[in-house]
Amino acid sequence: MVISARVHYACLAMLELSLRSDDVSPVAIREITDRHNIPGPFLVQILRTLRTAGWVQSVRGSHGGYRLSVDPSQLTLLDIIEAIGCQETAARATPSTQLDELLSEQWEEAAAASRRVLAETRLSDLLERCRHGDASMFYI
Amino acid sequence: MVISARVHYACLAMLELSLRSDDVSPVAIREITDRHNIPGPFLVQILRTLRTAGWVQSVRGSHGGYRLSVDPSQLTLLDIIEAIGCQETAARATPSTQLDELLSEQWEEAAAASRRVLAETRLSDLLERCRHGDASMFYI
DNA sequence: ATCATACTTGACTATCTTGATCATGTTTGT
DNA sequence: ACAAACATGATCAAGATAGTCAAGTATGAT
Repeated sequence: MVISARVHYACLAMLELSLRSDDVSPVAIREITDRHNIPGPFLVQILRTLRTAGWVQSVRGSHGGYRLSVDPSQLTLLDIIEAIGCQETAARATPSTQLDELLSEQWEEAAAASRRVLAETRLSDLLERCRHGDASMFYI
Repeated sequence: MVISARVHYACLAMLELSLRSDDVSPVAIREITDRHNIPGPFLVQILRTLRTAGWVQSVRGSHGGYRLSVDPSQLTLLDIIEAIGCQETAARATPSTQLDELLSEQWEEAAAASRRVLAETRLSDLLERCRHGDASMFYI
């Protein structure tokens, strides 16, 4: 599973906006990039995509910024990955041999397995873990 | 899961050599590329890697070619992927925030899930399925 | 010996994706 | 009017991927 920086940043931004969804004023890009070490102009691009997806709203002008516009429990990591749209490599030519086909099916199985994991993790799950101490206790 | 053409070709070559492991004479590159539509010089590169891994032997000169030198039941798709060495993207900087860390853990979970699938599929499994009719019957 | 076949090796190229930047414009609060 | 902050589109550099090429070496057949 190769997760691009773009997707990683997108998730961080969504999580950060979730954390501050009770704030009165919107969150400026600058505040997010400062906290998470994300290159500013890059995050601009990413937020544009997130806005297109309908998950954040922007407020222009002085004291503007971004605000979450969905429920974090309704959004999974897979949703974000798909919205950011990691250029999926063009599908290979129609399998010519049976071995070819069998093999391609295995690649698909493997991909499905990781998608399953990603589809099971909602933003709210991560926020929960973040609040209740370090999650690494579950893995180490 | 993005499987590179290189890995796909490598697996096809290994499978093809497995199918013909009872042949007296080694299998020429040309025979593999013809059957599976693989660009010739590209497969040369790939076979070099497979030889380095110790999974195939080459026979030079006229009537030369390649021969399998491992038991297909001892080799998984993951083995091949790792041998071909899909340039893993350099690890991200040490997670700076807790959210960053939680997120990275999820990417790792997803990757592990697909690796698990790939580590469970041996070359012999695919050969088996190939012999016993179309495998897609298990999925459709 | 010579020739054709087939592997060996290393360098090389084109194209695409990713990560990132920049310039310019627009909106809004004070 | 001015500054803060988002909007948009173009552009760029590095790296990976897919694939090619040329020159060399080993071997069997004639």
